[in-house]
Amino acid sequence: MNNIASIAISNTTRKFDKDYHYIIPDKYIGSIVPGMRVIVPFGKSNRLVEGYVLDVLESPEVSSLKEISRVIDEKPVLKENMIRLACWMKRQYICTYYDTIKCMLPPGTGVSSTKVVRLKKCEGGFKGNIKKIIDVLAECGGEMEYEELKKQVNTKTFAKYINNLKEQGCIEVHEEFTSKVKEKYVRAVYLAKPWEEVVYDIETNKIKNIKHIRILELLAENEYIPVGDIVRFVGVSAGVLDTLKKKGYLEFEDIEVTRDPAANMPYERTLPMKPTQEQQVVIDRVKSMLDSGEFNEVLLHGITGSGKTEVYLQLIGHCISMGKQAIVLVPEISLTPQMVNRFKGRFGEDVAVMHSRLSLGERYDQWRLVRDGRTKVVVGARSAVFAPFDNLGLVIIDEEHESSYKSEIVPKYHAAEIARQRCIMENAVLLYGSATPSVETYYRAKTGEIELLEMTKRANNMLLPEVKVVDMRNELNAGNRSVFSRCLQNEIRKNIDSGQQTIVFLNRRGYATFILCRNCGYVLKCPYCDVSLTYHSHEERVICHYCGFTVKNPEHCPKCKSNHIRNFGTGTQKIEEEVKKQFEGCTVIRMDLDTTTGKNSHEEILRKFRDDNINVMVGTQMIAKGHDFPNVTLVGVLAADSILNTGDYKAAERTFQLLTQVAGRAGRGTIPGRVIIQTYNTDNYSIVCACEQDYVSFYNNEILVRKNLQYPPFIHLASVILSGVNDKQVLNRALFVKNELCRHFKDNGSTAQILGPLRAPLAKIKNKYRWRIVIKCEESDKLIDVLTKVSDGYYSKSAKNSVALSVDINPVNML
DNA sequence: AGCACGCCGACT
DNA sequence: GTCGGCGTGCTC
Ligand SMILES: [Zn+2]
Ligand SMILES: [Zn+2]
Repeated sequence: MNNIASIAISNTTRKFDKDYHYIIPDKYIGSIVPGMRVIVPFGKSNRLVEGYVLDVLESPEVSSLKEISRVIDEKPVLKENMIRLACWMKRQYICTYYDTIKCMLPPGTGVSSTKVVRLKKCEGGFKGNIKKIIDVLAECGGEMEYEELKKQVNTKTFAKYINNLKEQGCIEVHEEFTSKVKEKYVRAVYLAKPWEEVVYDIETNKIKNIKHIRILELLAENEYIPVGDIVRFVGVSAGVLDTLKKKGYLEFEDIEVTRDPAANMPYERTLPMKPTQEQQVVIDRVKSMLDSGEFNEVLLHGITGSGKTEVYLQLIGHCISMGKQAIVLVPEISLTPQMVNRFKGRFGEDVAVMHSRLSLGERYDQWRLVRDGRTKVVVGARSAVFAPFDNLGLVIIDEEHESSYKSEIVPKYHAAEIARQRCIMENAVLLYGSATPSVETYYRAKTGEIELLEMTKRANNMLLPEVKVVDMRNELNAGNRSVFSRCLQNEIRKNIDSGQQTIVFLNRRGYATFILCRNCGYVLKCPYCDVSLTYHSHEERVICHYCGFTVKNPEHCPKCKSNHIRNFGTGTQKIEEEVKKQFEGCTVIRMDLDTTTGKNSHEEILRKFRDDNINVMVGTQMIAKGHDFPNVTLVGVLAADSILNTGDYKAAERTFQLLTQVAGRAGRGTIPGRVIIQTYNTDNYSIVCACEQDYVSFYNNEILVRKNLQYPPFIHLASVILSGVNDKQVLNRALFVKNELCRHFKDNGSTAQILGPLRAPLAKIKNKYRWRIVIKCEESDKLIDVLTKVSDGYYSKSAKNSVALSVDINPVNML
């Protein structure tokens, strides 16, 4: 008999994160299964905490164990595959069970508790604070919230007195648990009589009112109908339903409704298209992988417009026909309604959507659709890789090179790593798709570790744009101080005259915005962080994105007192002004991801740009992803080289990917597009290759650089960041940690380069100084092994650490 | 992390 | 005797 549960506790630290064993009370034996959420007493005080059943096992040795207090939900929230994944992640990312489980569950599901204290008897001579507790409690009618009572009594040893009183039987403490998200119910009606009887009553004129008949007819076709729907469809007031209930024809009941994020997003059903020859080859190959039922990893390198999405759709179709499920990952910014509709168009309501822009309720409902097997395809951003399918056949990672697949918070996983592990454990096929694969993935394909499939032809005979690189040094020499080269100016003017549209991209390093004094060049910075402040138009305030520090938008420069201080956004505002100044009567629209707020304003701006035929749109690079603008015939890229030479080993790759994408998109219509790339660095291979849309040449160049400088894929990177308020102390700890790292690498017999400590790129956040150690190691396992030992060792020694240590394995952003 | 326990010194 | 402060140790 399985009488013991092995349980992971919520809110632990690495130090005490293990499987804790609890007795399953007799009443729960058989009903508590792995993956369930329970409440258990934990620690000396037996405070009640949330726990996750990892396993149930049998043991006669029971004496020293505590009992599970109660179960939270009737169904498991984690399936067996997810529990195995959690164990793997805990090891891989040096985090806790709970950290990993949080990734797998929709946000808002965690329980929070309220404790209520009740007075039972108040005999006995109480004195001091104990008397005060009794008095306050009695004054409030003998029942009070724990926290409120604690506040009013205001003593440091409150918990002790409460325990004391509890033991004496004077008070009782009740604890309730609730979670933020709940199922949504609506009032609905159903037929309370057999349909034949209703028909009889209608025929015998017992029911005459035409609207009554209409309602009953609707109910004959649908078991339950929400009251609101009847009111709307039939055009009656809710009171009519009360009448019908009184006559015994119908009954009310609350039914659960699924909150559908796309409820009023119509889509058209599509049928599979006849694949091109190239597409067919890819489809056949991956289908045979699916048929084999074994783990397989494959890179689909297909240029923009080669029809990757149709390939995905047909593979998913095959996967479904095998009775399996599929996950499609798409970068958050590309996850537009149009994108989702391509999948819904093919698979209808078998598609669930998962991304962070949905409300808590919607996310919860979409997640449950997946868990309960009511859907077969998930389309989503990074977190969708945790979709709780139990018969996974295929995972597709579109735009595999996108850095948004890497999580910025603990556990700092990359969606591709999780997908790979899932596919290994669940015998699924993992398909990476990209027009510009990351160098690491392409290397794996080239060396035969994973399979490489290619699509090199444009499915719809799109015309490639004509790309021109302008050397901005020449402009300067010729006395042109404008942000636009003479060439770009001419082309923009031509476009305005002919009524065609232009997009101007400003390629910026990072997306941080800034507020600048034009008089003295002073940039407004956060006093606690090493970052510039961001302007928020609500209430005219400036705010720090890292610590939340906020002040009123200054009218005068703090340094020179001039009133020339103002918001430059991502720099796009200045470009916008420039366009207005240089092109009389030109209409401009600006799009900054940072400053656009609200659910639809992003979509709204793009729609306005297209529908109102605005002359010029100015924005940061990613804005036009997943959108078609048939009338855009000119794209200008300003500062194309701005992320080169920033010290990030991925800078060249990013530049190439960005420019290729821009160049690949202009000219989708009937008129050939023109792309003008402005740079100070005309001969850098990432720019040259992008102009020619030549990935392979870029790769061949870049892989040599990576090899020479010892960067991925030739080594594994890790970054260790130490942070604390005392700069000197942080550096000291960093030096200590470096020593520890060296020692452990020696111990496990592997070699690594340990660089630093140097000041981290964000040298100060929330008043904490940051120092970074960078590690390069060939063996991934040993790297993780050493980092685990050093990190756990660091936290096991001094309990009170004023310097925090955080680890990022395979960071994608070295800046 | 959170909490109890233990020891000490301050205050009544 | 009562209360708070702080260091230590443990969590099935
Ligand atoms: Zn700040
Ligand atoms: Zn100034």
